[in-house]
Order: sequence, then C-alpha cells, then structure tokens
Amino acid sequence: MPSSVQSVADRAGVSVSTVSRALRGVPGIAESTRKRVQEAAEELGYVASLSASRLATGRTHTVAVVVPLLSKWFFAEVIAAAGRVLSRAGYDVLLTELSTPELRNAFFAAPRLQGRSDGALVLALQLTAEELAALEAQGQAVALVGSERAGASSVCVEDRAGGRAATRHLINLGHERIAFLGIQEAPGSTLGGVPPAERLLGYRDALADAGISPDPGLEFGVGNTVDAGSAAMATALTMAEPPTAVVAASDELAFGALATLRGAGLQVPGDFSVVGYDNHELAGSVGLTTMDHGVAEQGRLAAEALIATLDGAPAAVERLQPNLVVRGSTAPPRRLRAVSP
Amino acid sequence: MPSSVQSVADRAGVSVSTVSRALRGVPGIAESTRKRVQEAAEELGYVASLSASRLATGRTHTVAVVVPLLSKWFFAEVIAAAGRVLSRAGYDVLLTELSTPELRNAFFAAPRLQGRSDGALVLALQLTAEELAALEAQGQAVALVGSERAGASSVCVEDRAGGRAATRHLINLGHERIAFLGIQEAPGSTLGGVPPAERLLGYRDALADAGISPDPGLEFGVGNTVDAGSAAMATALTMAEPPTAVVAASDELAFGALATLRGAGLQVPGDFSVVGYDNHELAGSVGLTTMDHGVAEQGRLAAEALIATLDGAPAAVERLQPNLVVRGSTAPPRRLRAVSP
DNA sequence: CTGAAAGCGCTTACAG
DNA sequence: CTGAAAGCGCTTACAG
Repeated sequence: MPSSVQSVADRAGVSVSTVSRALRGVPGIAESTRKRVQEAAEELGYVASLSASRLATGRTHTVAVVVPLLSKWFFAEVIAAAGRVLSRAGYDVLLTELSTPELRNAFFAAPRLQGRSDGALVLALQLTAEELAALEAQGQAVALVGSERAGASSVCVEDRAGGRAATRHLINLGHERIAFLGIQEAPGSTLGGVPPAERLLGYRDALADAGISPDPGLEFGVGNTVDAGSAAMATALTMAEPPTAVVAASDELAFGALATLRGAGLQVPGDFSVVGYDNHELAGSVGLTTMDHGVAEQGRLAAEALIATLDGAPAAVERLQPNLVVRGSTAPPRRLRAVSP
Repeated sequence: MPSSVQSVADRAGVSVSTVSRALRGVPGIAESTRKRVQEAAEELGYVASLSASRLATGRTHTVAVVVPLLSKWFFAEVIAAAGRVLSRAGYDVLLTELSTPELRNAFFAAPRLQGRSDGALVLALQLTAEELAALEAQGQAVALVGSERAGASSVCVEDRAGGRAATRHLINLGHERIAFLGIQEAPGSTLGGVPPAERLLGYRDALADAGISPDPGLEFGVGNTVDAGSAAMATALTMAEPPTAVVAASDELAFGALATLRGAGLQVPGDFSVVGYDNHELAGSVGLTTMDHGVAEQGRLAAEALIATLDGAPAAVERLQPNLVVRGSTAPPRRLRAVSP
C-alpha cells in the first residue's frame, strides 16, 4: 500500500502542491520546507505514483527500443550500450522485438507506442516513410541506427568505405580473385536489407581502384547466418576458378566461411584469406581479421541523440568511420608466397 | 492530441462508463451498443490512455526483465524467448540491466519497480532473501531463471547432471586427465556465481563414478569470458602432466580454450578434446561438442510461470534436463588411438 | 443493460 | 513562498 502525496503533506504539515514541488526539486520552495517534506517522505517510504504523474504530465520518461532480432550479438550490444545511457538519464527502456513481418505490420498498424514512451530508438529496420510518420503521429521522438531518414536523428556507418577498406586490405596482400559474401534477406524480412548493400559497393570500388575486373559470380547474397556463410563458401570453392580470399559482410558469415574452409582441409590464412565485418565479440578468439564499426558506440550515440531530441534539439545525423582490425585470417595468397624468399 | 473516452461517448450517444465497458469486452453490454461504441472509437482513432487506466486499475501490464549483462548470448536468447511469450500475452517488457554491483545495489535500495511493472523476471542473479523481499514488497510477482528461492517460481537446469554427463562423455572416450574450466566471478560481480558450481560437482561425480582420483590442480575457476578460457587453457597446457581433455562450464570458455589449443598447434580433437556447456549459437560453426540446456526454453517457461503467477497460480519450479550434443571437438586421446588398429 | 459519480494520485496554472 | 482547486483520462461500485 504505497503512501500518497496527501499522507506526506499531512505529516509535513503542508499542502500537496508543496509536497509535489518540494520532492521534484522545483525552484521557489523555502529550503527549510523542502527539507521537512523530504524527511516526511523518507519516513513514510513515499515514492510518487508513476501512473499518476504520467497522467498529469503526459510524459512517460520511457524510451522504446525497437529491434528486429534480440538474439543477434550486434543488436544486443547496441541495446546494452544505449540502455546504459538511457537509464542514466532517467529513462526506462521498453523492449520491442519485431522479428517477423506480421509483428512489424501489427506494430505499425496500431498506435502501440502511444502513451507508452516518449521516444523510439529504432535499430536497423529500414523504416518506410509511413512507418516513420506513424511513430511521429504517436508523439514519439525518433532516433535511428543503421539507416537515415529526413527529419529523424540517426547514426550510421560509412559502410561503403568499410567494404572498400576490407577489400583493399586483401588486394594489398596480393589477392586478385576475391569473393564477396553479402547479406540479402528474404523478401518480407524485418531486417530490410541490413547491413546495407553499401558494403558490396565498397567492395566493387576497391576492385575498380586496383583495375581488377569484377566477376558477378564472386558476389554472393545470402541470409545473415553462420550456416548461410558456410554454404556460400562451399559453393565458391567449387568454382572453376575459385577465389583465394573472401570479404564477408558480417562476422557471422565469416564464421561460417571459416568453418567450411577448415572442413575442406584448407589452411587460413595459408590457403585462403577471410575478412569479416563487425568485430564480433568472438572474432578475436578465432583470429578473424575484420572491420570494427563501433557497435557499442552506435548505441551510445543514438541514445544521446534521442535524448537530445527529447530535450528539443533538432535532428542530427552522426556518421561513424569503420576501422580495419588485422588479425590472423589474412595473408598473401599461396601463389605469391611460394615465390617469395 | 489523442481522443478521450468522453469524445467516444458523445459520438456513440452513450456514457463514458458504457464506452469503457464496451471497449474492454466486459460482459453485460448489449451487443448492439458494443458495436456502436466500437465504431465510434474506430472512427475517432481512439485508444485508451495507458497512464489513466493504469492509475485507475493499479495494474501496469508490464513485466520487468532483470538481467546481469545484456550482451551475453545466453541472456539475449532468454530475453528474446521470454519477450515473445510476454508480449503475446499482452505484457510490455521493461529492460533492466544490472551490470555492476553499484547498479544492483541502487536498484534494490529504492522501490524502482513500484508502479512500473506487475512482475519481474530475474535472470541468473542469485537474489539474496532481502532482494527478493524488496521485489515482493513492491508488489511484484517474481519468476527466476537459474536460481531457486522459496516462494518464487523458477526454472533451472539440472546442472550437476549436466556436468556429470559432459565429463562422462570424455571418460567413455578413454580420457583420464580431464580439466574443468569453471566460472568463478569476481567478488561483487552481479552474476553471483552463475552458472552454478553445480557443474563442477557433476564433473567430480563423473570422475568418482569412474574411479578416477580428482586433481585439484585440474580445476580452474575464472571469469566467464573467452579470454579467461584462453588463459586458463594455456596454464593447463604447461602442467607437468597436462590433461588430454577439458570440460568447460560455458561455451565462451570453450571457445577460448579452442583458440589457445589451435594457437599451440594442437589438433582438436586429435590431440585434445573439449566439451562446452550452453550450445551457443556459434558452437556448431566451430564444431564444439557441448551440453544443450534449452536456453530459449528457459526463457519461455519462465515467462509462462510469471504469467501464471500474475494470474494467481501458486509458485512452481521447473527443472530442465541438459543434453549432450556431440560434434567434432571430442575423440579418444591420442595414446589410445595409437594402439587401435 | 446503462448512467452518474467518486476515485485513482499526481501536477500546475492561478491567487495571494 | 504556499495553498485551494481544477484537471489529466480512465475504471468501478452503486443505483436503477
């Protein structure tokens, strides 16, 4: 039976208005009064009713985090980082997983955030204009990670530059037949083409830079899973003229590729090089060379952007530069090493 | 500007009480009236104010999920599974990460869930009696995963049997010098000794079953990270009489062990066998033999238990049996294979 | 089956 | 600096 403002007012010998003001730190209250009220509240173990103050103010102090798939490391990491920023700022975080097209449609069809949160942090889902408008119509401030929309704050990664850097690394090592393992979600996937095709474009850029003519047969587009990476790698190995290296659009795909290579008895990086994308928590343990794109940083920045928006700041977009992390999965192709001293 | 009950009442030509009852499906309303009200609501795009109904009813239809560390696969997976059950049942999920002792203490010191949620799903944190009492004093129904407390619903795994089965598998293969990589969190860690020492006890059981005398030097207790597993494995390899196999208390530790073994030029399972614990999403891709303990299942069952409690059911505890998943990281020790045909 | 009225527990102009 | 009062938008006995 939580006590109410009234009980505190009685005990402190003041009105409820004074209690309300004193406890929230509103200025214009005698220090002595404030002290008295605080003591009374303390003694009664009083804590203001959330529902009541939300009803009275219209603000929920809650942020909804909307994510395609909670169990992917990338998303969990972003949410964790964002959550720390949000809760330190006094916001509750409401979790919404939109793992299927049905859930996604249902979510946007009804005003599901109305009165539930003040803002939404949307990860990866490439919102349609209608979806974004729906959120705003529900009074939500919105911040995006992994996509950009006019009028909304967002943080994204220079993925084209990232794909280019990853590929250039292999080219510098002497590779010329380089495959690309890209992410291509099934139609209707809530992931909506994330991470973006930008990484593929960067791969092509690097080839062009080096005067290597692109081979469409080396470009794979699969679901973003270890197994899919595995399967694509297997296919690549059966080509008439197989590649000597691969750049994967995610570390998960790279893990799959590594599994296939190992299964085929090939040495990495001796016989084959692979570079991933993410700097996944486990990339280090398998010695994977990969692109780090500041995953936690993305969450942190997005949360800060959302809070700024809630505080009235105009929308802003933040762009992160990915960095190559060289580990043990890349080396010159065997052909070259054979002739070296 | 969301419309109110009043506006719907006006449009439908009834009282607000009738609107409230009609829209919530309360029995005792003429079907024709209900229909009329629903149409009016539809036309106005009306949706009841959450704060108002929460204030009026005292129920939030929200569940707090309390977790030590969001970015660990195990937790993310449990939350995802629990979240699906909860949201299908009409509950919002509020995320609370207690990643440091400070956050944990602050969380339990103040009535942080009061009026925020109807129940709490607590993962892995081994709640003290006071912490559990604090939650209940805040009117929370509680369900636990990974620990057991009198009066609270919970789902746990038969970890002792699991540790035993993992170890027995190696013994059956012919191993006798078997190390154990256990989880021992730093004092003050919010993880509070999870997964439980039960796994270690099971390991000892299996040795005893086989008449193998235990060697305390083979029992390692480290933080639950890939790097710690790596380091412990390195130490084990420098022993005067090194083990030929290891059972790790988590797949993360096992991944670390694998990395060290590979780095040392040892073949797995040729030169060394390892079995993990979790059946981590990536265990398959590295061919890790491991104990599956139904991670998603734990989340699902705990969510169902919590909902049942919220519906007035008595506390219940569910016990899951872990299963050995044999993959490619275990084989007879070399000594034995050398003499086989 | 329906309505008038009180109540849930805050916050916030408005006066003083 | 403080208080009386209205208002936030629902739900729920209580009557009829």
